[in-house]
Amino acid sequence: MKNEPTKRELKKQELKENLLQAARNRIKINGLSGLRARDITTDAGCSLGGLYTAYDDIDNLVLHVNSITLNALGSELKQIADQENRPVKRLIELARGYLKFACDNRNLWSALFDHRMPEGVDVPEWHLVEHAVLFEQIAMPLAELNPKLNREELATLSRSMFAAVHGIVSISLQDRFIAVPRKELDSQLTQFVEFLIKGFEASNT
Amino acid sequence: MKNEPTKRELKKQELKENLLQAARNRIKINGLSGLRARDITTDAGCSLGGLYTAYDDIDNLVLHVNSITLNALGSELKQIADQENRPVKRLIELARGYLKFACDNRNLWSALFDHRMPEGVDVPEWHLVEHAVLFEQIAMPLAELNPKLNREELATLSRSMFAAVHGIVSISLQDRFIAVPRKELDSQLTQFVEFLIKGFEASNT
DNA sequence: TATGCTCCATGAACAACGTTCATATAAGGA
DNA sequence: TCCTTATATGAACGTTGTTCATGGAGCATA
Repeated sequence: MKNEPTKRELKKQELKENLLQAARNRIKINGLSGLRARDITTDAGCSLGGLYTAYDDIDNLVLHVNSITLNALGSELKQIADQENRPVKRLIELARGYLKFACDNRNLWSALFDHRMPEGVDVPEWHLVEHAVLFEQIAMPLAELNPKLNREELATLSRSMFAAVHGIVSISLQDRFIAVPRKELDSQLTQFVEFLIKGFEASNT
Repeated sequence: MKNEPTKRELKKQELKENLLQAARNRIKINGLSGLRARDITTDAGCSLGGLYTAYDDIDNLVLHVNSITLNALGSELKQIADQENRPVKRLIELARGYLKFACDNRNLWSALFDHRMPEGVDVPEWHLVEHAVLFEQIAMPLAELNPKLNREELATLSRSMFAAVHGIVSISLQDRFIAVPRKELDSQLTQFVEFLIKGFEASNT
């Protein structure tokens, strides 16, 4: 027999969702560094202590916000990949899509990489595996460009390729470096990925 | 006439240096997130308030620690560049040197990119320009590979190339992603830079 | 050396933060 | 309706970075 969700369980679920959306909204507007327990609980309409009945701590809550962001990013990349058959063009559009997502969701995207667990605490497995969406659209077009690659080589290359694109996007959006206009950045990134693919093809004979 | 440094000025200079080294050592051992004003001042042998007579705040002190790190990294990259004449090999060795520096100085290197100014405060100009050491060894070998590039194109490409290498190193060293053994990472990075240069050369005819 | 003035080192105090816990409140079962 | 149990509450706590009144040390002058 399946248990009906009791009134208590419904309340708890609603509280978790309210806190999640409140935290997400705060990060979206003020960035991860502007996130405060008291703001979240005020926005969510619960008491300060309520946060800790729904989530272990703030880090845990942030992990769930990042989970939403990774899912959104994953969907967008998947959609891009599905719209373009030619492997070279597809890789370029994936890179441009990543840049677009980062620009359109600056604070949420930054939180993905800025957030750190407390000293000595590992990122939980369930959240670690969610990062796969960052690589998984890259492997297939790479395989088309070089069918001789085995699964492991593909995984490694996908990872490197994402990391390189991420590095360019990441550095360009940091205050630490002189800003590059969005449009220029887009063409620089495109050019860079083109170079990369050319080199990749050149060494495949 | 030049003024002798008074006893007061000497004391102040010594205090600044003690605090700087104490902070650097704490970051080296515990990481940026483990840095505490009370620990620094205890190590430096001064009172808690003393920190604020020598530096504006902790962020300012961290900037000075990062300054040291950037200088050390700059020297190491320069040395690597001076030891290898062939442009392709030089670019590869620079990338490998960057990886080595990051591994050998994990916490100090992480602090370079993890640290954020308080909300609404910009990174001061004097520290911004210090980041040039990250790119400046890259432009010359690139120019050798393609003498037709103008100054601006070289600057852009150097930046992208550094960002890509940094991305690979950075992602690989984060807890967020599955760790790759140092040795494997080194060869993956080498292979990646080779691809990149091949593509770069291929589009230069 | 002695004296008066000007610094600055000091650490208690403060505000802001995440987290906890005794207590009040609401939900579920008899 | 009443008793038990689970949950919500916000005052209180420990730990931050930063400030500030105060005492003491350095410096110019006599």
